[in-house]
Amino acid sequence: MKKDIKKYKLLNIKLTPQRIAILDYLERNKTHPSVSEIFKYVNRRFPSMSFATVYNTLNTLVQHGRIRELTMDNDKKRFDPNTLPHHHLTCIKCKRIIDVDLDYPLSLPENKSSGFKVLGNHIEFYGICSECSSLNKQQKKKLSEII
Amino acid sequence: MKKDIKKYKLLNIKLTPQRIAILDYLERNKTHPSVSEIFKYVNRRFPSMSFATVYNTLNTLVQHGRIRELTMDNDKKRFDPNTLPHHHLTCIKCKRIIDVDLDYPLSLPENKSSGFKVLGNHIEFYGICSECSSLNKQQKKKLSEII
DNA sequence: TTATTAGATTATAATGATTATAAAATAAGA
DNA sequence: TCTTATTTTATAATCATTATAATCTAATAA
Ligand SMILES: [Mn+2]
Ligand SMILES: [Mn+2]
Ligand SMILES: [Zn+2]
Ligand SMILES: [Zn+2]
Repeated sequence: MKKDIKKYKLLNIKLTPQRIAILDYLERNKTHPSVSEIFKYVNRRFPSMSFATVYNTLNTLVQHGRIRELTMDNDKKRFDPNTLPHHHLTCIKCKRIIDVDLDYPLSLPENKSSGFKVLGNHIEFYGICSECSSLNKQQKKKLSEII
Repeated sequence: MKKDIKKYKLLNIKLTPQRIAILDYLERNKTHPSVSEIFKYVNRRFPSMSFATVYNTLNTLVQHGRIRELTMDNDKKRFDPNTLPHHHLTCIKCKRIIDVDLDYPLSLPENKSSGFKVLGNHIEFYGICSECSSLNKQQKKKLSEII
């Protein structure tokens, strides 16, 4: 209880069980989950929880700078509880997203920024994860199971 | 006519007026437009054109590696006719996306890539464009006009 | 040139993600 | 404990995107 308050109170938003559950899930999770993944999890503990609450909570947390909204997955929003500057590596097949905790000092000269105030950057490495690399074998298995 | 064929024929897809118009628009355009922006434009020349054709064409061109689908804008897909490796600078307010044509050699050591086959990277610089920076004044004007 | 046909376009329905609305519930402070 | 501003919930609405099926046409070859 105290923990929760200590951890979340600074946001100056009401501390509800649903919000605590959502933020707890995000913090114990390194997968950069989507809204439906978050909903699936917290809904197990709060069967009455609405999908709208997950959206509301996530939007509120983003607005308060408590979490970060990722863009790499064009199909749906993904969320990151770590708002410190860091980069990501995405699997182009399954859209798995992992952290890249390396420092890359990137400077963008003013004469190349067309009048923009440059605030930061984010590197998206992309590739194919090990599961998707070895999919040829698995594909056959799964296909044979399905068909 | 010959130009079109020379330009697009290599894709081994049927050369239709709609496809030519869509690709022409993309190539004369540095704004990384969305589907609806593309539709709005080509629909002026092909009033019978369907929204589905724009989606179909864009997906086909992406699949054939002729254009690139961008992810920075979480609200809608944006498209880039330049498939050569380059980076981008996005306005966090209006989502304007401009090119960053600088070479940044970024290496991701194997022991930091969790078994991924790393294929490339893309840097998203972000900031505030000049139009959005000066919005405070404009906002007042527009607000006073509206209210 | 004409006939054939695989592939493209169109109109439209369906889906999926996200946002909006309004009533009921509740956290937080007095 | 009381009050109230916020939040949650249920649900409808909206927006982007994909799927379907009928119609059309670019490309090929006779
Ligand atoms: Mn992360
Ligand atoms: Mn570009
Ligand atoms: Zn994968
Ligand atoms: Zn802007």
